[in-house]
Amino acid sequence: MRIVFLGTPDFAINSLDVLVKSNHDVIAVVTQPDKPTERGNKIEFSAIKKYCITNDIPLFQFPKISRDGVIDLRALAPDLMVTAAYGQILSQDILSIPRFGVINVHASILPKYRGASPIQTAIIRGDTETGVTIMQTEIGLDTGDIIDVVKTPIFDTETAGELSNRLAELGANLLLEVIEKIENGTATYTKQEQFDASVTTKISKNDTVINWEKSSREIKNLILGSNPNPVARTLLGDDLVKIYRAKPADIELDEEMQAAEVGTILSNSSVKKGVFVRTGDGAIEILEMQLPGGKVLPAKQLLNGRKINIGDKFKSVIQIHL
RNA sequence: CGCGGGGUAGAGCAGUUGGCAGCUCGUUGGGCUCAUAACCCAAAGGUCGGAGGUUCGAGUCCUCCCCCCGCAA
Repeated sequence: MRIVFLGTPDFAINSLDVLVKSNHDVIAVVTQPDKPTERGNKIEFSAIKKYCITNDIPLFQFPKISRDGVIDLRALAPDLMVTAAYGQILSQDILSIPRFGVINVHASILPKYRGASPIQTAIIRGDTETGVTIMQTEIGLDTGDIIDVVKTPIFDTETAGELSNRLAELGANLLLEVIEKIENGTATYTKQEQFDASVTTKISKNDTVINWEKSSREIKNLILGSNPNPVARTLLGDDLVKIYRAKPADIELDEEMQAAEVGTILSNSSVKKGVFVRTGDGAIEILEMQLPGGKVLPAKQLLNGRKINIGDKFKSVIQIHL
C-alpha cells in the first residue's frame, strides 16, 4: 500500500518505523512545523522529523494541513493515511483523499479518553488498565469507528512516559495487523458506544500542582501521570519544586508524624533514609525531585546537601503564579 | 542576541571583606554486634568547567568561551 504517515512526537516513532520496515510503501510523512526554541536560541525538530531526515523520507510540514496540504497530498495519491499523535485536525477534504481513508492510532480504549491526554489521564485517574485503539478517522474528535484494540495493565510504579513507550510499541504492532486486514478486506468497523465516551484535554501546569490534602495514592497518581510532562509541582518556601516519582509510604506514623501538618517533610531516622511527606491519609515517599536550577535527583541526595530538611513544609496551594 | 539560576572529591552542597579546600552521603579498611541497611574509628578520593587577566597570593575580583537547569514563548 502507498501510505502517507502523519505524526509528531516520540509516540509516533514506533508506528512509523514499523511501516517503513514493512512491505508497505511510506511515500511521505507529514509532521508539525518546527517549534521555536527550548531556551530562546534554536529551533527544535519533532521526533518524527529527525527520523525522516536520518532515513531519508520525503517530509511535509503544513502550518495548517486542511488549508495548505490538500494539493500536495492529493498529488501523492496514497491508498491510506495513518495518523499517530499528529496534532492537527483533518478536514473532510483531507480525509477523502486516500482510497481507504485515514486511520488513527489512539492511546486509550475508546471511547474512553478521547482527545489530547489519554495516557496521562489514565494514570492520574488511577486506572489499572489502558490500551491502544486503531480507528477510522472522521470529522469528530476521536469518534470514528473502531477497527481494533489492544489492552494492557497499568503498572503501579509506571510513569506516563514509560506507559507511553509501551503503548507506542503495542500500537505499532497492532497498526500493522490492521493494515493487513484493510488490505485483505477483512477489517471490521465498530461504532463507538457513546455513553462510555469521555474527552481529555491537554494537562496544564496548573493541573499538576499537588494538593497535599489528598490521599497518598491520588498524589502518587498525579505525580506519575505528570511525568515527564508537565511534571507535578509544589512550593517549598518561594521555590518551585518538581516531583517526578513517588510511592505511598509503607511506614507506621508515630504520634509526632500524625500531628504534622499536611505537606510536612517527616523525620524518618527510625526507618530508612528517604523523604517522606505527610498527606491527607498518611505519608508518601518522594523518590525523585528537582529544585530550581538543579537536575532531577533521587530525593535522598537533596538531604545530603541540606537543600531540603526534615520539618520543611511543602505548600499545599491550589494555584502557583508564575 | 527573551529573563534568570548553576558548574568545588563518585553524588548532593558550603566556602565569610582574596590568605593551608570543607560538610553530608557513598566507597575502602578496621571495630562493635547473634546480626545489620544501625552505631564507633580510620583511610582513600580535587587541574575548584576551560582560557586569559589583576595580585605577593584567586574557588573568591575582571574579560572571553563551553556545558547543565528553570521560566517565559
